[in-house]
Amino acid sequence: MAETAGRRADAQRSIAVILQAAVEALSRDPDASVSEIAKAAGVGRVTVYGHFPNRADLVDAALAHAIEQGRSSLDEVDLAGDPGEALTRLIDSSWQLVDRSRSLLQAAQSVLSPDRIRTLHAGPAERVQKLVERGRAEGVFRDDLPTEWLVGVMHSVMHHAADEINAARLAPEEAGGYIAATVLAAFRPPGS
Amino acid sequence: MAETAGRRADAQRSIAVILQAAVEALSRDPDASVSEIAKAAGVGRVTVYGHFPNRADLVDAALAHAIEQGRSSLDEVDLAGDPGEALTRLIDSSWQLVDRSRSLLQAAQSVLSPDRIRTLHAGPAERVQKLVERGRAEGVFRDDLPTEWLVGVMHSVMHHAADEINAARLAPEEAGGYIAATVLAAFRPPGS
DNA sequence: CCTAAGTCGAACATCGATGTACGAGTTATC
DNA sequence: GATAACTCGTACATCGATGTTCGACTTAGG
Repeated sequence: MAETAGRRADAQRSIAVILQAAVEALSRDPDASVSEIAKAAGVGRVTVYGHFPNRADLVDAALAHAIEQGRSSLDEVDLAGDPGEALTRLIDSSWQLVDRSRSLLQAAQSVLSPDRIRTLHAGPAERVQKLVERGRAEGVFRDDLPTEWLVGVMHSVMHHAADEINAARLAPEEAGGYIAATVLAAFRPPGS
Repeated sequence: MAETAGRRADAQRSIAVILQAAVEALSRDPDASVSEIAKAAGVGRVTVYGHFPNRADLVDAALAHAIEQGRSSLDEVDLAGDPGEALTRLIDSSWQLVDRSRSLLQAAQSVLSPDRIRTLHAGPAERVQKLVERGRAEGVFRDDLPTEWLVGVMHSVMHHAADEINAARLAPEEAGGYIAATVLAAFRPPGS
């Protein structure tokens, strides 16, 4: 659904504006209704259903859209050089994305299957995974825990930071530093 | 509400069984309805409303009950000796509690205010906080990040482990070791 | 300029959950 | 054993959200 293939120009525009509105609305409130999203998009509720068969598919498309948008920002990160420094750079730019769309993710979790969400995240996750494996091969990162676990921990720490900011217990400027300091320490080999 | 004070004996029994059923039902499904909880408790739905004014109050009481139950289990942990080893012991016994009631927590998050949840968790959190501060004073734990942040990270890693187990990507037996290894590394002072 | 595609709002059917009301039956407790 | 507390089921009112249908209007695109 929502294939922009043969659709007319104004239909494509509608789909784009709906998608964008869905991302923004769900990023504010994970329980945003279709009505609210339609209103935010400046579009009738029926129009939304004209492009997306149901709410779940809309949330799916919104998450995919947000991830796709984030990808370009992640592509600019220099992953060469010392794995530790590269990871720091990667964290700096990806953590903000996580923060922004954390509510959107929650929306997805309550409507989409875990497998589906995992599939949607495959792209970004693989990027981190590769870097971790390289750092591991160079002896900079620890070797006694699975890479999937380490990647997950990084994710989890970022989510925690987002929660803390959201609760006004952490200043947004400091988050990046905290996360990097924590994750790098967690990734370091046991004996050092 | 649900004060067991002057209530009759059978009423107290009802409240107890409802509370227990609520904890179990919400631990399976965070969106469990009042009907489901009542059925699980072997009690009429109206009876539930006779003791708890609304669903939110019931969830609140259920979370409080679960935390109180966990407290006794946490009380047995020996927090003396090397902070690192004490933390390992504390993680081992508390992480399972987090796992079991992770769905319940999600239920609470969608119905209770963040402040309220924080208040309910004050007891267990303080326990960890104290230990971290001691380890910090002894130079075993890092000093360059706020204790609240460190405690939060530990929480966050445990939640992540629970998610992984729940998704069948992590064996329950290994979780404890993974968590301890990760958290201890994250807590170690930067230069070592 | 003609037609098909798209949009609109309003209305409708459905659904599940919440919370309340009632009346009759049970059971604790004094 | 009498009374007040408790429980039960059923029924009801309400609510909000979902998804569909309809008919009229607008607009893109050959």
